[in-house]
Amino acid sequence: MDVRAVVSWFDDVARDLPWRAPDRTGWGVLVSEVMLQQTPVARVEPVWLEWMARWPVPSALAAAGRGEVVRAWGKLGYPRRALRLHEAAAVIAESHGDVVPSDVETLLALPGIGAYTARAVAAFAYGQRCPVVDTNVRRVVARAVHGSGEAGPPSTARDMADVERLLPSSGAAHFSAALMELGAVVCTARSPRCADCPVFASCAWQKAGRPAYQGPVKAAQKFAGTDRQVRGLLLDVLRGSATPEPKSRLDLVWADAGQRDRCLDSLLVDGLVEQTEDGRFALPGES
DNA sequence: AAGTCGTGGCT
DNA sequence: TAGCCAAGACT
Repeated sequence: MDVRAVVSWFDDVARDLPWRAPDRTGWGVLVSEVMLQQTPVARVEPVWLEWMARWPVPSALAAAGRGEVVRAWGKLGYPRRALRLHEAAAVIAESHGDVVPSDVETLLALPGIGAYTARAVAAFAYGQRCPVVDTNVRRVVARAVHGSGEAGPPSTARDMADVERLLPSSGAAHFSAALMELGAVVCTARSPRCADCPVFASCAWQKAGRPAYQGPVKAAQKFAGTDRQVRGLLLDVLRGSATPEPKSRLDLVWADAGQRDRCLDSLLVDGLVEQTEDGRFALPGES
């Protein structure tokens, strides 16, 4: 892997995303990374800007109610992330002096922060040298280094070891950002733009003649008809309502009563929804 | 360790 | 059009 080629390409064409600004904070980076989990940049950007204006430090978010936070999360998807971020903010405010931790171990202990996000924050907010491995990086390494069309099933330990070997002794965080950008805009899952690739000449996949992926096929995950869809429909009603809604209103979103009730119950268990004393339903803390 | 958890744009 | 995919975490 030609580190310098990737970095100079990045310096040339990097998108100027707000969480990459020179005056970025650990908090801003952390919020962006959580929002970006499984969610496209274009959808995250406006919400991130709102959050930073409204809750510029962890203690500010921690002081907000769960319902406000879930509503402000909007339609980013996977709303349990919002609750975990809220919890993480409380821990940071109470136990870390309102400063986002800079070491991976401490970050990993926060709710909603896993192997990727912990290292992304350590690297991008604090310049630490650690392997930052997301789906983009896994794909770039699979192609450019291993000569495979796609990354195989994820293995955190092996994937991180792969990337660790590529990290330069200085500028590792910057290189990691460049590697991710490369996967996001050039070395994409479908129709990679190889003509624009800074490592085209040394790419193992190119040299091998771009063989088709041979590994195990990951089962496509369904959405239509799943609990995930029904939970989304239920929550969307409550996000759009300023006052608690009777169950009869929620019953309109899905025909299957059994599935509907199961999903409503799971939302209550998750803490994304609460029931008022008179039996209506609302986002938490809005009775 | 395979399943679960939202949402919407793109091809 | 119907699937594929997007900076994963948690159980």
